[in-house]
Amino acid sequence: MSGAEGTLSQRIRGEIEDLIRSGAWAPGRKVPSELELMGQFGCSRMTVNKAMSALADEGLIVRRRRAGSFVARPRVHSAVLDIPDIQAEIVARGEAYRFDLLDRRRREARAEEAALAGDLLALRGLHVAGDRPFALEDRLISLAAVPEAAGLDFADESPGAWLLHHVPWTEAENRISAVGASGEEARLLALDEGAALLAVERRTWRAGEPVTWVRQLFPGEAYDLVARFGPAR
Amino acid sequence: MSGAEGTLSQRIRGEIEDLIRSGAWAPGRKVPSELELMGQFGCSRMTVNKAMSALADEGLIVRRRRAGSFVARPRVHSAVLDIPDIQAEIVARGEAYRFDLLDRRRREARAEEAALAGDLLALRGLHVAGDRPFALEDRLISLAAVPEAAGLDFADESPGAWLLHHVPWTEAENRISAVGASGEEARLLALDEGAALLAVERRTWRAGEPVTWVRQLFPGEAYDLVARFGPAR
DNA sequence: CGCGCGAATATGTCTATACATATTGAAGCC
DNA sequence: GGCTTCAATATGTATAGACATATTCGCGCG
Repeated sequence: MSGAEGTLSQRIRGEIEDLIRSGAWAPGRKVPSELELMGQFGCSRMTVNKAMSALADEGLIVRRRRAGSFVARPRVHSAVLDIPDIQAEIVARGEAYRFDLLDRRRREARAEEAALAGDLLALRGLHVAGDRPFALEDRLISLAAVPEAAGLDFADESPGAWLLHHVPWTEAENRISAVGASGEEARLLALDEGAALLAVERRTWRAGEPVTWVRQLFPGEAYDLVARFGPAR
Repeated sequence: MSGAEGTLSQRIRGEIEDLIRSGAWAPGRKVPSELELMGQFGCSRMTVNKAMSALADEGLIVRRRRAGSFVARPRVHSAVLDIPDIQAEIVARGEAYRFDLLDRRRREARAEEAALAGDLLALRGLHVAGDRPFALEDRLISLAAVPEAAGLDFADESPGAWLLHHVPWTEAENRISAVGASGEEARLLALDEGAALLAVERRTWRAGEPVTWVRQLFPGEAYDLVARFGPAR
């Protein structure tokens, strides 16, 4: 457990957090009032309040005026998801990484591509680990947002890595689903047609302006996304 | 934009947050000092400090003594993932929800089930939206951690909902992948064999003790998980 | 018995002040 | 010039007091 942090308000917060996370204080249980804690820790109410506000922000307790504070019932509705940086992941496993650019063209955005508008760079490429295909990537880059991209051929660096290093984004949305491989997709990934693929679709914006859309297809059995919720802070 | 909340410190926080999220203040840019903001908003330093601390906790700014506060560079590697509460999701869409228990047995944990040990309750059931199968669920519950579960038949309430309301958990891990449907799975979900399924595998613990393991299979084309990083709060 | 009203309680927020601490920048010295 | 030293700055934390506000409890009245 972690109840012994630096500052006093952190210590108060940590001790209560431990009691809750360990299950010693069950959901619904009343948490001592600020005045009680103030006496218990020998400090001012503001210090206790800071700890309690933080716990409330975190969603660990629920506070109601006059009634008091109570241990919250956990909600399963969200967790932190690690989004893969494909190149870093492959290199970390000690395999050779390569990005093969399969197709590169400039075109106008189509009506159904609600996410992007205007001049686009459309790319298709394959992330290769060792000499095994690892992911198939289709990407659109808005040339209005990233004019520099027009002059690049992405031979060495994958478009994802280049964008990450050159274009700061402010918002991103990831959509995860499962799809069956089309004939073409199966061929490129060296799988059978109809094989289950994990599809990660991501759109990013900068200051509200769309920057890029990408869809990555991973062989389903070979790849896991892991999301955690827990004591890690 | 959202800069006009209730309290003053929330307003300060909101205004700065908007400036950052809109991109008007680029990553790396200096944020005004607490003294400047204090003048600008006509309030005490503590009030400004509360807003700034919250922004720092959120990861939107980085603070360094003497140097000042700066807009943080966004990290790509994680996002908040919404984990589906299946029942709530179906009801929210206005469809009738039903959980059909298909199988229920007690047995010992097998060696390969590293996550759980001892006496288990093994359940299989189908989440049904309207009269369409929505997800197939296999679940193991540790009777050491949740002895009350032994006496339940989960006819009305799904095991997931029951556990959520009765057993507080402290840690959870979600693993997401894509698999092809087996014959049995395809039959239960009314799909063709080999159809792509989105598999969500979740394990939860309470105070380090394993509570439950569950694997939910969703028809891939019909279901999306969405993860966001950005202005949604 | 039920209803309304006021008092007590716990949280919510803000102020003004104080002292601690890390870091920077400039002055002074060899 | 390069080094140390010292003061200025900005954040980090804590205090005591004040007023606001929501909610609950109990009392008295019809």
